[in-house]
Amino acid sequence: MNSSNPIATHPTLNYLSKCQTLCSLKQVHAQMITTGLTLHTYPLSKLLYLSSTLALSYALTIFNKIPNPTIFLFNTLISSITTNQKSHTLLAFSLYERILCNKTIKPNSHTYPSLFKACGSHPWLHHGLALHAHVLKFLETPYDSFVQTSLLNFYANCGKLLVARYLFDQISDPDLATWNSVLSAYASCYSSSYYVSNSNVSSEDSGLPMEALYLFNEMQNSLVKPNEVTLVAVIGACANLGALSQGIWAHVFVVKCNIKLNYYVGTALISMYSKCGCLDLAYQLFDQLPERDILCYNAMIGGFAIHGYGHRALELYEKMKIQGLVPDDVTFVVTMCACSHVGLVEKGCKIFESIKEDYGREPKLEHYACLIDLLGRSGRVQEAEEKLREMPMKPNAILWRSLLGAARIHGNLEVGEVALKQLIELEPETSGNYVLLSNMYASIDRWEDVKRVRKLMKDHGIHKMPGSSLVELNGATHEFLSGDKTHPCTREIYLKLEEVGRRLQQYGHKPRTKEVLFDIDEEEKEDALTYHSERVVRQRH
DNA sequence: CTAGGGTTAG
Repeated sequence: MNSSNPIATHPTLNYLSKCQTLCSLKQVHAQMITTGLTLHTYPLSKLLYLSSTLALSYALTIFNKIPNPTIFLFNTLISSITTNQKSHTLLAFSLYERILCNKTIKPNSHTYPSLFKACGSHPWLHHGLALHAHVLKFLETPYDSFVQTSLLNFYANCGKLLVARYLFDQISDPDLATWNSVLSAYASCYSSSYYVSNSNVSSEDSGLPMEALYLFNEMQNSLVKPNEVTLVAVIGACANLGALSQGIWAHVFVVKCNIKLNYYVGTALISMYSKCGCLDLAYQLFDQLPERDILCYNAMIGGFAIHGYGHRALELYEKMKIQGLVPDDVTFVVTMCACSHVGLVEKGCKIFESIKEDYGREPKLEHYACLIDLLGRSGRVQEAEEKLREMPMKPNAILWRSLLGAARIHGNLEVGEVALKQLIELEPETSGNYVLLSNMYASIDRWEDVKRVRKLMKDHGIHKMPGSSLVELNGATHEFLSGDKTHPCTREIYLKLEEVGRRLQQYGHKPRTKEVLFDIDEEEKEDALTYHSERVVRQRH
């Protein structure tokens, strides 16, 4: 803003930016009316933005009294709602509708990014398609990078990764945010069921996160410098590949390029190390983080949980509460998961109850999923089924599958058959469901039933994809790593790791084990490039 | 003068 502009530099605006409560905001608002500031778009937009964060209804009252709101003001209010008031998506769309009905104004490139963001999840996904049509209708090409990126993200969120990729390939000079978007889209697609059902995409298990690594390589050949967000995606891709060596490489990259080890990066690294089988490295990192938020704790508790250290997970859960951090939805998930894996059924049930009793929150679907897993795994299959039927929301396939799994382990055919029936209704094309039941029959020598299930599967036209090993991973590993000039042969990686340790010490972090941060045994050092990624990924099959 | 990207489990 030009400093000579008397409106933009009006002293009242200083007061406005300092308002923390609705009460003080109202005082400043009154002053703005008497000084005539409310007749101008810029101060009005400031007022609208702030008031919508403090009291949305007040913001709407102000907005509705504006005689002819400009597109600028509409955009301000819409974006404020989509970023600060995520539960009011409908309101954002009704404002957009008012833009469309208004003959004197037209949506512009500032209107769409926040609306696409609001379409990021159910039940708004299909609205994005209409918005895309509107972009074609109202905006001139070429679209600016904000519009392009938000569009790309929308398609990625819908699972239409190929569309997102197509859009990305149309962009000649992607900026940092655009790179980050496409990288995170590929990085987090690790579940094969997620994209096989959307067809066209490679059914190879490791395909998508691997693509993120290729793209990262490509990004490094461009002039755009990776930042924290980029590395979160890259580390996440490594985690989902179970590719420890690339993960370590990314960690080295963080240190070498002075990427800030913020909560996000820290959490991604903790989770990567624990998913790649290196719980000790995960814990070292966790321990050395100068500060930890709830997500760091979640990742670490989750790490203990999947490695079967239920008690350590619970210890950390208690420690976290003592630190004054409030558990979130994921905390409950991972902590209950920890209980489930070591058979601490009562403790797990207690945590489930505490969601409502201690924190006054309604348990969500995923919490019921944990509860059912907890009961089912421990053999209380009947009880698990009851809970599943009692829960206030409609159970999804994951829940029925969990019950089916429990029924299989504990030989409860009756429940198993019920669960399968539900599953086939929900997911008629997923081979795994049939296989689970068929294995259950096989385990008790009911071969006729095995045959019957296999036939049922055949009748539905379902084929079981054979499991594939990750032969390609090693070639790709090499390519990925050699894309960087500091060619990281195994030996070099570990030299660098020691450097990481020293650097961290310089920053005042004290590694727990001696002077070397990463203490990995000789055999693993020898063959780290292939050994870990193969072993870890194989374990996941 | 307004706008876009990241973390957790299943």
